[in-house]
Amino acid sequence: MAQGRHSATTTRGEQLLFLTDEQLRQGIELMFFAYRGFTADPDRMLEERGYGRAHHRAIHFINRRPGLTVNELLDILRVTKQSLNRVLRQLVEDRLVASRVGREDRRQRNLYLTEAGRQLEQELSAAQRRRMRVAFSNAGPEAVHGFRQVLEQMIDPELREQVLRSLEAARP
Amino acid sequence: MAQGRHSATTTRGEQLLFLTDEQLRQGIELMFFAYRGFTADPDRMLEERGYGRAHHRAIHFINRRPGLTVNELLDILRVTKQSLNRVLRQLVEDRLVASRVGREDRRQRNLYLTEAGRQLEQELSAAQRRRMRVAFSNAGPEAVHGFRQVLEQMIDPELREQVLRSLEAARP
DNA sequence: CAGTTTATGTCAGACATGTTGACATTCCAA
DNA sequence: TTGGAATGTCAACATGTCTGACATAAACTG
Repeated sequence: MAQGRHSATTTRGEQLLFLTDEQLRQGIELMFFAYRGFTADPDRMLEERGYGRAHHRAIHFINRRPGLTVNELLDILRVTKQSLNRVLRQLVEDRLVASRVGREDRRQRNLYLTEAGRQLEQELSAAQRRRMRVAFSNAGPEAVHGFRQVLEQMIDPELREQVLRSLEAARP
Repeated sequence: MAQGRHSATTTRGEQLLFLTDEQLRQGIELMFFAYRGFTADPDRMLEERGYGRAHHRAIHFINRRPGLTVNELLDILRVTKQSLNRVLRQLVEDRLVASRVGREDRRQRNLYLTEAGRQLEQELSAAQRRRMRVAFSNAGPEAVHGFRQVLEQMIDPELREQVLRSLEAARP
């Protein structure tokens, strides 16, 4: 599978974009390494409290959409309700999340951050935003625009609309 | 923490970049959703064989740098050697990876993909490259450039040099 | 309106993958 | 040549995912 600058199957359009296998593979690796950096700061802070990324994700989205139901959170996170439930149970026990029976539909549970929950969210988010801010600043506005465009295109097409709507709909 | 379009702490430079907390948070969520899309295809294919992302990562980097040692792979993946060892043991048992005693230093093990390993790597990588290619194509060359710049900046500064070198050094 | 089905959420057990600790082998330097 | 350092392996435990079984509330249906 040794190959030169452009593989035999590369089309003209892809050449203009430098979409050789090699370029694509570099994009793949960059995604891997960048995501590790992206999660590094919160990971450290969470570990001190005995939490993991799953807790962070729950806290993040509950903060973004206070009062959302377990089912709505499941739809965002795409994990099983059993998996989410364990995380939520801990957060509720630790008084970071409040779970209130739904007013209209009493099967539902509306989720809110407590004051302590908001506090932790702030700490986690501040670290992550700091890194994102530095990355954005160093890369410049054009790059930020490109970053967004590529990442949007990387989302599953069936989910893209939902995700982009949810990005806007936060903190309604 | 209710706040308007620009928080009180937003500086002028950040406004020019739209680096409000809200914009940063949207970047954070985009990163989360995009990474899930990024891993979706390989995840499905791996599951059929009873493997996980850990196997994929090992296969990917062994393919990129045939003959690398366990220690070198550890340095890339940043997991414990015990964790990596379990994954490698399975891959060697399943005849996807060959582990040869080092010629100079017999403590080391040099890792290679077998023909079957290369076959699986091709399948996994083809799916991931397809998604990356579509994303890059739809976003356009400028966007791809920006994507790279931002992602590079998101990597831990201490690791950035090493990572960028390793991107280039692959398939030497 | 009684009985059944559907929706939402919880609890229990299994597997994958991360961790730390103990150990065997090999290399190297005093 | 011997003791420490480097490399890799094996074992036990923690976390977070999954599937399955269940409880409760709402919605449907005859």
